[in-house]
Amino acid sequence: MSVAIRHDDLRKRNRAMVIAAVRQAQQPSRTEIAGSTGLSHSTISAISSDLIAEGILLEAKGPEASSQKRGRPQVALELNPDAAEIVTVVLSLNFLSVAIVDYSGKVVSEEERKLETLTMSRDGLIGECVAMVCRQIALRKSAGRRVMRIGMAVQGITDSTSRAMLWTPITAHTHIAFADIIEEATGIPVTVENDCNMIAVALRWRKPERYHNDFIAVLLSHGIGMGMVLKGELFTGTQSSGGEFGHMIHRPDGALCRCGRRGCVEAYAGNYAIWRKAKQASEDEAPLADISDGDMRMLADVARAGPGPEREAFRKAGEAIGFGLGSLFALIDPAPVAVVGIGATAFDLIEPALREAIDKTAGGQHNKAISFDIEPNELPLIREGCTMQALTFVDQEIFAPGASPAAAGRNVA
Amino acid sequence: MSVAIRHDDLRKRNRAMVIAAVRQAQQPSRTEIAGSTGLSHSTISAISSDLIAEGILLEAKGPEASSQKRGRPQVALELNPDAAEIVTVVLSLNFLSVAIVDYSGKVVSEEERKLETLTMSRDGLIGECVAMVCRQIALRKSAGRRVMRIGMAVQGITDSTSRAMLWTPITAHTHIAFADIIEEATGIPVTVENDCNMIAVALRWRKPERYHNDFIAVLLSHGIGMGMVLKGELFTGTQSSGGEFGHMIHRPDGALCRCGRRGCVEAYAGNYAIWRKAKQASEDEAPLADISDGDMRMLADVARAGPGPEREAFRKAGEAIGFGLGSLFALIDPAPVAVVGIGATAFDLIEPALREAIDKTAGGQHNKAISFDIEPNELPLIREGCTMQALTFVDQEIFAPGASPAAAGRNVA
DNA sequence: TTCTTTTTTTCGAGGCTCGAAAAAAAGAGC
DNA sequence: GCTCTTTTTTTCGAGCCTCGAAAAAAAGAA
Repeated sequence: MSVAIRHDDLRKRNRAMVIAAVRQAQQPSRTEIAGSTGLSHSTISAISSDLIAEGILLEAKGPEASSQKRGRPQVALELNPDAAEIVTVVLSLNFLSVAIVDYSGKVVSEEERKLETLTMSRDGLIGECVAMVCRQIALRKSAGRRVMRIGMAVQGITDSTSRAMLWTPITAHTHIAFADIIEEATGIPVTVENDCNMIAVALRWRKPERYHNDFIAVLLSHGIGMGMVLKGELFTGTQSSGGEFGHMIHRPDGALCRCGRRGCVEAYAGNYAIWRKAKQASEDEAPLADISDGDMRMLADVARAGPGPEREAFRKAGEAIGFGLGSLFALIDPAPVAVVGIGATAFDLIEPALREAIDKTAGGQHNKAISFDIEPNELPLIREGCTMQALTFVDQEIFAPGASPAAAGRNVA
Repeated sequence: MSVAIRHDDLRKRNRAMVIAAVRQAQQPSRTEIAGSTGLSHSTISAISSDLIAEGILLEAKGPEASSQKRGRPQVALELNPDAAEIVTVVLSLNFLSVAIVDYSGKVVSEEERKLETLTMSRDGLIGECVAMVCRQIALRKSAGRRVMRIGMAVQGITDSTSRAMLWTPITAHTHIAFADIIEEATGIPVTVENDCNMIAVALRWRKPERYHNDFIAVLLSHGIGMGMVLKGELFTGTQSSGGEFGHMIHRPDGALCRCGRRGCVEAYAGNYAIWRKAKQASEDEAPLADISDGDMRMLADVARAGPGPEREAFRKAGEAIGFGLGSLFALIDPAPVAVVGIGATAFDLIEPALREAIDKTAGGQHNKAISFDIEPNELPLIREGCTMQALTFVDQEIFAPGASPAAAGRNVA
């Protein structure tokens, strides 16, 4: 059963709602906030004057667009960039990136680095992450700023409490409790999230008109990842980050997957699987560790040039993704799909077989209604999602403590 | 964005919470309610005295168990059975059942009937349902009782707003707007739900210690159904009741399914699929319309007696369910499973292949932790879930209304 | 300079929850 | 049988919160 609502939670929740309204709209007036939240003008007035006094909001004094309208002009409110800063950490194959972002969402400092994640020792990998984070925080500390939260996105499976990376394709080391480790080193709260989930979060901020309550982001790269928003909430597993679309079974006892099992969607649609098929190697052959984006583009060009094993490899990939999405749609019903990553550049080769496969599934009845959006570059999305996730955390937990708007209105028997 | 919380919503929510606490615990005292809800004693006292005055709760004056304890004895509160009545309607293959249930959950009247659902006309089917519901309501009206809500459970796919049956295996007719039709005939609000979802709801009320936040109910009968609770909430699709586990793809382009497509889990694990395989018929052969429970039990006995096509058929079923669950677990992580329906009586024949298959999937790493519970009889569960769903609706929407402050309730006191 | 119009703030009313204290209702002890 | 102790339940005032109405503020229009 859901927890009772205390009297003082009311203010906290409504504070959180006002902050959320300001973050969502850019520079809304008090009247607009009253409209979008449904609270009365008096309440918005009281809350926003509190928030301004606390240095969380500002009255925007930008160059007035001289509204041309009669009456007292609206005063735009905006997030105070100096109210807080957060850190984003993105760890993926052979790559680490850390950025400092201010409260309004602007990147104020960043650092990137190539790493040999596959061959590094456990301590080496952890050390690099911690060092880069500490370096960046030290920079900001010397500038007199306070970092309030660290959001980390990793390729791989994280636990459902967002504390640890459980498994990843980027290194053989497992169960790395990044949250504990980085908190220990910095004293700042940390969450660890799956990269595809952060892509989904980013898409919602970026294109709310398309990605609103229900949608799917599929990452096509060396492996296959997925982030999903259902009924307005980021979908996660019961024990882990979940949504391991790439490891749904496409063909029982089929092709060898990077995870060691057989027949996963990824074993047909991951870069290594397409490469393996195109080179006419056996499905039992061990997957390559990495294939450059350039090589994949070249392979796609060959496939486009004419029929042959290359084209067939992309077709097989489309088939696997199509049947996988079909099974997924049997569970959740069809939803808009964003195709993200290098694989998106070859989506023209993948789509026909994909749609043909979906047509053969329960989701097929709405095949025409299913639309695919293409976004080749995943890294900016991961960063952006990570940023928004961390900032929303600050919004809700630090400036409006105790409230949990996600649980609002839910009370299922 | 979530809607703002108004000041008067506070009381309404806390009223709903108190009612829920009383329904969950049997006969809790005010002190116990304060403990379980986290509200203060004064608040509980105020709310419960309101609810008693309104005739929703009663002070239980049962034969005191003479608590043996010092101090003022606790006064148990209970739901007033006369506060309301609800109707449950269960429509499945060749069978219709209607029951009247009082506010405390006790069945006060029921009626069942065999129907030839497969061959009936659309209007005939609708007419039978409406007639039986109206007959039962008329009975209660003459007894001076007021029915406040009707909950209907149907085999098949319902829409996500719980208004209509979209598709069903029990008749060729589709898109029957049962909610509108029955509301029109009775003037009482109706919801239409998927039967397996109601099984999940029932399991949570029946065994909360096992089925709490995350679990799955799989119905093995002529077709394969599923109800799922994730993070404490009943899982539904974005547009329909969702969770069509039976129509996830087990083998692309494989055996012919009742739905007309190929390779669905159901095409290997539904009664008709097991039967077809056991009789060594082609996988392309059209599914039988119905197979009696007796025939299925006999088939299972033959399979138990020794190796042969019968045993192999059950093995194939286990394999299909296992790979299907494996794919599902890739998305949501492993969770407790309840196996419901006639297929549960043959679970000994199914389980080995099922576990072997799961072992080959992403869910396999926790294979030993996955536990299966057996419940052969689905009908009582469907009724019970339907009952609790409807009663909870009454609890939340009628006695603790969310939006309309003009509602009569409190002024009557 | 004086209306209009629109936004924002102020102010009092009405509710809600909470903690503390009081009242109620039993058993325990003599 | 009477008084003490313990536990549950109710009462009461304090402190918040939201809301509507009215007032104040800040512009353009006349």
